[in-house]
Amino acid sequence: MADTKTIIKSVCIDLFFKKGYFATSVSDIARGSGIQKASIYYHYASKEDLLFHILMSTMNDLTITLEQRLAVVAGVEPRMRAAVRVHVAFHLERQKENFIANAELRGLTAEHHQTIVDMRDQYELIFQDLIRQGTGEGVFADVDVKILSYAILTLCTAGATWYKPDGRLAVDEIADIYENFIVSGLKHGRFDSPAAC
Amino acid sequence: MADTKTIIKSVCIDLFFKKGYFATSVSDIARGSGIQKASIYYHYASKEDLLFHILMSTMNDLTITLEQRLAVVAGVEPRMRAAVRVHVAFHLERQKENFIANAELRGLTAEHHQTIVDMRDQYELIFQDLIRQGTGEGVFADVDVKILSYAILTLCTAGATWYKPDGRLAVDEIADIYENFIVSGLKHGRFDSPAAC
DNA sequence: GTCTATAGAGTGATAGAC
DNA sequence: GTCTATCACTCTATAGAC
Repeated sequence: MADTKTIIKSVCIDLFFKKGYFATSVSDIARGSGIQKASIYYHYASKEDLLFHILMSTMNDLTITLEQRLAVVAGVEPRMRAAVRVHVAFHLERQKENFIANAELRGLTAEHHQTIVDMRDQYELIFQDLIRQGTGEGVFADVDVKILSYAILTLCTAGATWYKPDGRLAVDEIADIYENFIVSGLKHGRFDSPAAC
Repeated sequence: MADTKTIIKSVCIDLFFKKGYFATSVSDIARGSGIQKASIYYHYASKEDLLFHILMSTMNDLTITLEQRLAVVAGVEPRMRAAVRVHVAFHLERQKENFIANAELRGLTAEHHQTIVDMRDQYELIFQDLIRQGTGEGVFADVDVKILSYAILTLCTAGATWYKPDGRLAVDEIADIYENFIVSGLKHGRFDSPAAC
């Protein structure tokens, strides 16, 4: 776990989070890793390759975590609540990687960019299916599926921007707030909704 | 309006939006403006100075637009609805500048960074006061003011990331969706809320 | 697997002519 | 106000020794 390749990647996550991908030089990464910059290229083909590795493993882990959770929850509202909690918790617990995954897509080559966008689209589809199912069953109001799925995801993702690990609220408390805010919006988020008060 | 200084700034907005601040070179800006890069420095002190000008005018216009709107709306719920609409509309109509304002803060010097963050804090305070007033009057549930204000603002701001001017929905329709989603979340966004169904 | 050395190109910014 | 020319530096990436 403490092999050079892993150290380089973890130093990268810190630096890309703090300074941004383009503002981070390979020299910075080498200095942080305690090696010479030429040695980086033994482990990774390029700086972009490093970024791609970080984004791939983050997206992979995110999708797997959500799928594993949803495999053991039944009913559309509990499933949506569980999905929101997983999304929030993952983004807060792996704040740096998730921040990078949302801010630094432009650093990727065209093919790598497409790969990550495809993975994100697949992930969003899980939420869109849940919304569609919920409106179909009358549990949620008849909301716009695309806009609401973006809304839910960006809302939870935004936590990775301002969250401070030793701040006022714990991850679980933040998840509570988001979960209730979102489900309320889904249930009552229309003037003409039959579910509205 | 078509003077060189204005052209340079507008080319910058396009390039910073498309490629990002660090990935945009002064040569790129000069090429886009149809002048030599040395000429840029007659109008602006540095590349960072250009970024700062863009962010300052965006934040200024945003705050003024909101204040002017709220000056003619009474009642906490109508004021919150109006505030959300102004925020959404401004971010969609001036998508590029707002995207930059949220993505490129790290490109600023320490002092300039502080200036923009202070302006944003002042702006957020307007929303936080509205939430506090609403919970005080019993119009909104007893929600967490800080988290909810971040939630409302990032939600609406996110539109600047995915919005396409000639997409499926018009600005007003998107504002409708957000307005109702947010007000529902504010009213019912707690299990133990007296306002909940 | 890590090093030193360096290639080759591009960077932000300035000097001074016109 | 815009130009050409250039400074001084940094960048990503590679070659080749050990």
